[in-house]
Amino acid sequence: MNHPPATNRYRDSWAGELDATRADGPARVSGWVHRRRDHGGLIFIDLRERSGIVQLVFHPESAPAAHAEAHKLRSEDVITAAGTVTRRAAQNVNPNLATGEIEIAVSEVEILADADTPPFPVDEDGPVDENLRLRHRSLDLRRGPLQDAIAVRHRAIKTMREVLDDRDFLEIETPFLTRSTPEGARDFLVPARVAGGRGPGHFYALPQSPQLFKQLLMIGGFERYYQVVRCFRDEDSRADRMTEFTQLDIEMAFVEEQDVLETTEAVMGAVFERAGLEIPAPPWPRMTHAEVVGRFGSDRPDARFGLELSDLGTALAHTEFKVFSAAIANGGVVQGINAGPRALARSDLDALTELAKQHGAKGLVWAFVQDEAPGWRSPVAKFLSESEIAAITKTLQGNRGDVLLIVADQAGTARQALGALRLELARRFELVPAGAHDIRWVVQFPMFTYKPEEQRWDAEHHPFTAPATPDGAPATAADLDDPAKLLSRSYDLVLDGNEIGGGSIRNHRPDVQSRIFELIGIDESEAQARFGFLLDALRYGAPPHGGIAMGVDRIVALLAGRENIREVIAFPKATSGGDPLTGAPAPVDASQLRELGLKLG
RNA sequence: GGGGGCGUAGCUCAGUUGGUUAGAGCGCCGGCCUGUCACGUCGGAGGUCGCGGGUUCGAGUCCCGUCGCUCCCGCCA
Repeated sequence: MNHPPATNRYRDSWAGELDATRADGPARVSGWVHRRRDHGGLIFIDLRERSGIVQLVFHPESAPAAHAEAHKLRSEDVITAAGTVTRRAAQNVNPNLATGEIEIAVSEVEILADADTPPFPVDEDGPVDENLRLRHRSLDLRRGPLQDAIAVRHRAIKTMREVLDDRDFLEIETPFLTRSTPEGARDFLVPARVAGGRGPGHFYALPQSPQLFKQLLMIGGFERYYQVVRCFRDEDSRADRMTEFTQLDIEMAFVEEQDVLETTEAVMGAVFERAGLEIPAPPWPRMTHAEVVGRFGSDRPDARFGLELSDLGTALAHTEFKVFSAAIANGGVVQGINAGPRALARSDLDALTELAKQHGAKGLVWAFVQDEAPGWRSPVAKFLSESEIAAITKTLQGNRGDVLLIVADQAGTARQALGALRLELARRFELVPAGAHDIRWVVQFPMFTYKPEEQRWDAEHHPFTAPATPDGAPATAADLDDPAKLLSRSYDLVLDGNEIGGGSIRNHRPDVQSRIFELIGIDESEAQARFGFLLDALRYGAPPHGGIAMGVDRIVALLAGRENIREVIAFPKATSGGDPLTGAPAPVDASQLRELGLKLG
């Protein structure tokens, strides 16, 4: 609290900021009873409010009425106390308390509100069942961790706004009640009582992102837009994602990739710096999607430790071991990582195999490198020639005692499994150096992925992303005739293996945009029906434009050192999507449904 | 939709091979205590072992089902 409190009947001082300069002077403070230590004679109360804690002392002789009142105080009662700031005797100083050199000798106390005994301790930060915390969120919010996290969040968002404001960005609001946009996730739908006179049975959708609106703002000539905005996706939650979440949404006109990346680096560099996170100065490294997937088995690489993937196709070109030869013959790959000299028991290897299977692999081959023939201790050593074993060991740079882990499968599956194994090994053996951070851009994602079950191409990012040729140059409508090879002008920002933002240069030419819709199976009439308002706008002179969306919740969680975004959101949902605090989602009255023209199915 | 973990006092947890009256610490209530700051000390109250069913002479413990929370896969930037 770096400003003086309003002087009123409740307080003239912040409790956490009193110090010896105020000694012998009066002070009036208000807050919650943090702890009480009743000595029969003397009573000590730790008073807590947002600025911190101060010790109140009640003397039975000098202030008998206040002392009698203090007898009644219990945890979390709300009080106002007035008295004299007193310097503590040397042996009574509490070095663990910011205000530990002083205390307030209370002459008057008023109980403003009695508190029931709290359902969990508010005066300590220990673990408590999360559902209970969510149900009593106002109590949980009083505790240190959430007080801190919410403040970190505020400072991060404030920094974002400051940097963008300095660069002439305008913060512009976009609608929440809108039409379903094709981000790929399930929409939250809001039934409309009146929808443009069209009557019941029509729905709004809550935005998955303001994507189309920010593009319209670019076409509308604002050139530099941002918004700290809530987005909604009706999909299952995880530790790093929730049905509603906050993003920093940015869009710029007359720009190329470099401009968006530089802007983002300026914003996020300032955020990290102000939060005290030691991140290298920009520009941050850029790697293509093809490279990171090949090396780390993930499009959000954690490069703070090794264990990179290697392809073993060359070493196994003529192998007769069916598990490997069949995978290669089926268009797949054999890839491996060197886990290093790890003491892994059979049960550990079984657990790693299970992890690989969970990520779609059919199995996991493990081998301990040894000096004696055949060079490996492994269940599959007898199926491989000594020269194959030697070639694999060399490719993976194996030394005696190293554990080699190998997966044979379709490329995507093998990489995902090895990528997951890599992270699990890093966790288990603490391979990430303490305090180390890694930030990098992943660029040039594939433009399309083929969906065999639907026999069509789908946009990897979203359909408004501009395509690029295989060498990364902007693609024309004609280049779209060969979709498999196309890359996109997209980019993700990855911090310590977490995707914290992503965006792209968009299509500003209607011919390219129409061709993309055609490719992903949206015909002209459907495109017109769903995004006609954007296609129309593109015809009237759209500037080249692009932007990015940063995941505020994830970023703040990383800044605050929390494993879960619910720890940096004041009122989060549970994993189920429900809200234990309000009980939402909840039934509504039949009359409300009637007004909407809806019936329960 | 699928897999793993958890659910015992207000909180955090323990609970052996199925066996007497289900325990601990903290908190809570009461007594004592004038320098504590995780105050101390003495005493006390407090239990639908998530819920339902089953096996058994006997279930917190074993079986089946179900609900909630959580982590992961799918899904989702």
